[in-house]
Amino acid sequence: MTIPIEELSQPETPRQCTHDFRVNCSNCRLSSLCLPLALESDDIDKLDNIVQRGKPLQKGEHVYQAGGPFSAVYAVRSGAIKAYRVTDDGREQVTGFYFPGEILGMDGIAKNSHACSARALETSAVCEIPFSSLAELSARMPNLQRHFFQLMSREITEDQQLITLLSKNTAEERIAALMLSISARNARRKLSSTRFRLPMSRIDIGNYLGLTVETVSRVFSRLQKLDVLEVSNKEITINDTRGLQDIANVIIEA
Amino acid sequence: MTIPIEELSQPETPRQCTHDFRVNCSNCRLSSLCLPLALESDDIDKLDNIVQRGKPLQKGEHVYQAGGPFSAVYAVRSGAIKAYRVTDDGREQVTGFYFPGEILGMDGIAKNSHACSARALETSAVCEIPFSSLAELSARMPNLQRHFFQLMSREITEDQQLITLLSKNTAEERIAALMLSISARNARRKLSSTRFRLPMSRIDIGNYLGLTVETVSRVFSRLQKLDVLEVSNKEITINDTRGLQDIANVIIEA
DNA sequence: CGTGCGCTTGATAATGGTCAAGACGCGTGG
DNA sequence: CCACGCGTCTTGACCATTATCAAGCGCACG
Repeated sequence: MTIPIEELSQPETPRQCTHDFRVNCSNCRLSSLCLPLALESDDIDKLDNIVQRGKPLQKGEHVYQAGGPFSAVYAVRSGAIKAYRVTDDGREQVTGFYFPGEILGMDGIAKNSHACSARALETSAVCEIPFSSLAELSARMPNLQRHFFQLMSREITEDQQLITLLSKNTAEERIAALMLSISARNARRKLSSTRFRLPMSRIDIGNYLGLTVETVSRVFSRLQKLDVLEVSNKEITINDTRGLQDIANVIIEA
Repeated sequence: MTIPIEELSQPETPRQCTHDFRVNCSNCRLSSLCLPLALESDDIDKLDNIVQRGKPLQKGEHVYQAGGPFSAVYAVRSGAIKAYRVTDDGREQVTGFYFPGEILGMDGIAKNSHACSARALETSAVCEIPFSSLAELSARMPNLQRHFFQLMSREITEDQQLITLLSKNTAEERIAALMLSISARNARRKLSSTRFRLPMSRIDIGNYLGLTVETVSRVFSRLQKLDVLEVSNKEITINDTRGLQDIANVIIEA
């Protein structure tokens, strides 16, 4: 209970400045979540050779922009990224949040130009994986090909879950489901599933879930009053996971 | 104006019973929309060899069922298919409608089992494309690999468009957008973009768009009163495409 | 010819949006 | 270090869109 939250929620960006080390796919602690999964050590090295690791992105900087040429997909190494599209009438629609170990940018493959934009919610590091090299490599490595197909398919099923959420669930259920999703994804990274800091604003949450900021705020207050959640600005503590699941009315998987 | 609607909307299932002919990918009139796109004639034959063409599905029959083993993706040859998932509390969420030339089933790749179910909205024919063969083939045919990646990516961007629609648009806008989407997809198949028969019920439309049947019905009535649409049961005539676009407030692409 | 499902329309209710005001927090600059 | 100011968050009052409930119509199919 007295463990500092930073230790719980962000050990992948310790103070000693990870990006000074020569990171590569073999020694990356996220490899079990990311593309290298299911690859032999030799093959990991080949994948590693095509991966570009740039300098960290500051909060607000873009990973890529809608309409820009598509050349790569990106793996989040640290921080958090939001993907969003701008509607025809100029409003923003957040289409996803991406955490370390997750891959984004696959929307650009269809038209060879990005369908949405992606920007850092906080200081973040991403690995750039040139798509042409990845395609070439996966033609020669069946496991990689299969895994990449699976990643895209997962993006599809996750989008469909969001569609269902937006179409069928109340404000309470949506927020509860998002909290459980973040919790589960934290657990996958061996972080606390009950205590974490939200990297995104209430505005982004509302935007993602099809709600206004006011509603998001009210729902957080109500959930707090029900004692399932403790909310202190962006710090979230889940007091009653089971209760939250009951409210979400949806089964969340990592 | 006096052309019978059947001729306009369903020439791909003429009375002389298409499925008696030995159809193959080279002579399929949908090849320019479907997987063979961008393949050389030799390669089309190789693709053709792995494609299974079963007997037509009757209305209501399943192409595949959620939870069932994933072994293939499917190309619609005639008719119309709806994909849907059943939520944890037993309600149904329609996630997509698929028309001739379109590919479905890619949701199953992620977990090697289908995440949603798909059933025929009317008598339909589908081509079954075993996924293992397709993966193998695409490792040897870069164009096929690229094209399949593009198809999956397109599924992602379309789902994201639906997310935006559900999250940001009114009932009127959603219905208008769906009508325009069906119209555009008809145009791609060289069918009338202004007169067609909806293969799905009002219930399915509402379910897909996150609305109740009553709201769907009311919106159709209002659009009719505004003279942008004529609705007679499932027959739709678009009288004012531009007006419909203005109402949709969204740019629709085939 | 009857029954039932799908569709339409009306009346009412509720969820969430809009508008408004105030509190809190954070970064900047004095 | 503190004060200021802006942006984010919270809370309240009111309103609108869409859901819910209810009833009736009509076509399709047995």
